[in-house]
Amino acid sequence: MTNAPEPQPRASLPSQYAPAEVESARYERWVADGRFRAETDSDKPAYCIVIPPPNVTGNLHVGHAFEHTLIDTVIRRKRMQGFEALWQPGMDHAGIATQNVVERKLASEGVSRHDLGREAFVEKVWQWKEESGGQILDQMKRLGDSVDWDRERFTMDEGLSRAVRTIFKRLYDDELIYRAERIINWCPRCQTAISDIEVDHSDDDGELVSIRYGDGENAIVVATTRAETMLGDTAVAVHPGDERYRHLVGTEIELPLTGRRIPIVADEHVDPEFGTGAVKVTPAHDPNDFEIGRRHGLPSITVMDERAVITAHGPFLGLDRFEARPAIVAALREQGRIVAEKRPYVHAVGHCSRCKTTIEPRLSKQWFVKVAPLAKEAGDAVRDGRVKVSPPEMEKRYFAWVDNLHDWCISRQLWWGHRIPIWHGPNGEQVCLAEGEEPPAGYVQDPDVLDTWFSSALWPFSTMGWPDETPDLAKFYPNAILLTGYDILFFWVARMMMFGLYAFKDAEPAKAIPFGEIVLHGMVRDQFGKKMSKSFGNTIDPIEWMDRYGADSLRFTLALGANPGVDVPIGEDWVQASRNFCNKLWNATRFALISGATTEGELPAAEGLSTPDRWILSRLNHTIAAVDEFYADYEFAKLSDTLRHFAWDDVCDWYLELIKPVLAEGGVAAERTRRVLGEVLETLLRLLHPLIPFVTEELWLALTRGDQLGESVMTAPWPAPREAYLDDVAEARVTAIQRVVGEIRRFRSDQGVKPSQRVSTRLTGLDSAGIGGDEALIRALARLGEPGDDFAETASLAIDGDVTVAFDTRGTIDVAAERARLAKDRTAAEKELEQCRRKLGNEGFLGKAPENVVAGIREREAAAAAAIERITAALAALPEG
RNA sequence: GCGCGCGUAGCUCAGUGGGAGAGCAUCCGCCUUACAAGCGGAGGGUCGCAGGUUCGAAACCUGCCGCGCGCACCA
Repeated sequence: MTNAPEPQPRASLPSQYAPAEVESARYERWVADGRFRAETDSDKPAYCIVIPPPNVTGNLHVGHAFEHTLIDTVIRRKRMQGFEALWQPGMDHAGIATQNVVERKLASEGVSRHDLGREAFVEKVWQWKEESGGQILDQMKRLGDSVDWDRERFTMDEGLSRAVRTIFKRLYDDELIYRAERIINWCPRCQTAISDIEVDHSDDDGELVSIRYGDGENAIVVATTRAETMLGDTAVAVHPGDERYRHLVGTEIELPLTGRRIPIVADEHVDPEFGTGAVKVTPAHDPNDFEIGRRHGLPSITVMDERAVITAHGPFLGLDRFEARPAIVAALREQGRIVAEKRPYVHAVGHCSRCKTTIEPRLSKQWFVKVAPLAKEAGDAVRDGRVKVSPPEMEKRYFAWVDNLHDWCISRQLWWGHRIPIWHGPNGEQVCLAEGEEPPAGYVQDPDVLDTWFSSALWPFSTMGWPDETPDLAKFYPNAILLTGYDILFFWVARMMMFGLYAFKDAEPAKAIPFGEIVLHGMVRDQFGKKMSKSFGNTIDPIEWMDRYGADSLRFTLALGANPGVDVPIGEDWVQASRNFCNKLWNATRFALISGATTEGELPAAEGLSTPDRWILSRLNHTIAAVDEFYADYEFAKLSDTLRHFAWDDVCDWYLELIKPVLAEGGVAAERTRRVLGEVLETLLRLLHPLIPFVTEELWLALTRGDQLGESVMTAPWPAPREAYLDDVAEARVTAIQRVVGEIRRFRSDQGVKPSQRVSTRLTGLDSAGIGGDEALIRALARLGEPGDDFAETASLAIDGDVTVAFDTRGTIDVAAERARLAKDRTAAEKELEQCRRKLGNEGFLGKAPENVVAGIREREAAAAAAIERITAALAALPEG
């Protein structure tokens, strides 16, 4: 296939896991073996997720790492479950960002894009993309993303571009795309229009200046934060019900500095409570003013160019908007027209989300999508359950957006992107051409390109060959889920919904949605729950952490924090803990291998197995069932924690310790246990594989000898719970053993007995506690010695009324420590008793609480009373001082 | 301004009507031959505040305080 290096099979494992030694070779092997490939003609049911396309200029940040971990986990499990699982990779062309990158590069060579011309510039961008773009793709490999690389797509590919042109034409013909002169968000630095959601608002320090317009009785005072726009004022507006100004409505006043005369109009939009209740109206530079202007037939006077430099004739001509502002205020002050000034005046200011430049509302001719009918469909698809939102609380946000959409400005004054398929005729005609059609002579194509999200919105099906009816679409569409951040809900999820529903509106219902479920995750935050930001200096580099701790550690940490729809904090301590967990697994497997664990042959029936074997198999099967349930709700944190708990606490801390004596004993019992041990570990590795693919593959191959057979845990079946191995009796028994061992360990620790010291003891009452046959196990785990002929009891420990442990501590009993321990236990028991008695003395409780609850409290009361009696006796039996 | 969410151990978070939990951090003791990236043990919380519903509230309701987020407006 390829010449990917062959990872070396391991005869034995070193005592520490070294991720760096296995990860990259393992990934290349997976790719070489075609493990990630999805076959269109497969008989298996399809399960497809398209990658939320990353930006071609981007690098893998921890947010990607988080999202990809979750998607990869889902995809790997589905693959193991027997689905033809496709994770579709690719990138979007990021119009503004990419053009910026290439323009900056050119600028450093002293060249502008205009020097090159459109065609040559676009050629340069493609060249840049080939040489430097898409670094994120290699970084995804570090993470272990099991995407089908043979299907990589880019929004500017010919096929995807055809999808863009096709849907544009359809929308245009359906009159859902139109061109209009409107106030749009203009970035004077990027020199393009941007959509509402590409504007970030922040509360900034500004100024509020009150200016007197007109003179004498007709004077009226307006307040503004943008004095420079007054050059373009074409009216002053007041509220129609405002008595103060009623007599002025319909009159004209002189606009200072310009000599122009402007009318005073009455408009409902004006808030009479704010400021003086009078507003200057600049229709060409403010969206609200534009609306007022429309209602009153006012002219729009543009006073700035596309770089936000003043174009109005006069002394301010050529000044930047921020230079013009103080200059104009100064000029007005000179005329005595400034009646009040407030600085700083904090108000919301929009910034370009790409370059942070202050947005300039600008009157210009742009292309828009008429979203109302599309958004209605997008809302309805969720409302009527065709598309599910997970977690469901997020629906509200979705509806709030989709039900209140403004039309979407889709034209961008850029060169990099999909050029709008409209040709303009010499007399203002416009025609939208279908594929293969030639424009009439003399027509020129619209110079603008489309918003990048216009093409991203098609991603769920353009990647599969739409508008052709391809086998891929037949097999994999609609996508099973779209998994992405809640912050992206509006950026492309809603748009994918709108376009997906529109493009497939005539398809059969099962095909008419882009995905069955929208799964939303939170944002990655730092270890204190703070938002990560470069200025705050709390960002982390996922690559660096993978270098240090391995990809699995990063993945597991992120998965452990992934509560649905909730932000996930991450810190280095936690990645370290995950690294430790991987190492724990490593060593558990190492122990298994040393102990001769096997995965070959039938698993013995439960009846023939020891208590620990039956217990761990029961726990394993409960764990499988729990994990499956958590997956159904995308509860990654809970399923990860469940698996960690099972692996570390049940398997490593208890099971392995419980079977050591059995293995040492040898014989048939040991043989059965070796088989169970192999089964438990092998299943655990399969369960963990979607979360931590690298270490599990390494260990699974070592454990199953699968490396010699060309196998992979990736294609091993996902575990199914086996009810025959659920065993309440064994679980109760081990719980009792754990209780006894725990109490003995506490006694030892309180007494300062060294872990290495075998304390001579005599155990009684194990039979009545139901663990009569388990004395040897208890002795091993609690490190107890057999009582000799000279056994002399120096201390006694009563556990839960049944079991008594008599210790011969050879006179070294620490009476004070023991008294303190017993006193503490008695206090706890007394508190418990008091609580129980209070409830049982309450007639309301006895009368209304369910029987089983009352019975439970009675049991607890009895247990507490017995404990107090026992402890009191033990205290009395202690020697003095 | 409208809406949503959150407030539980030092930190980060689970826990949605019946004995306050986890991981990390802290303290004590251990190299007990899978693992010191480990093992055993321990300490630590009036569950934001105040009312209410209930036999019973961390959980349900109301109000308040604090924090975060989204949307709109901000002349």
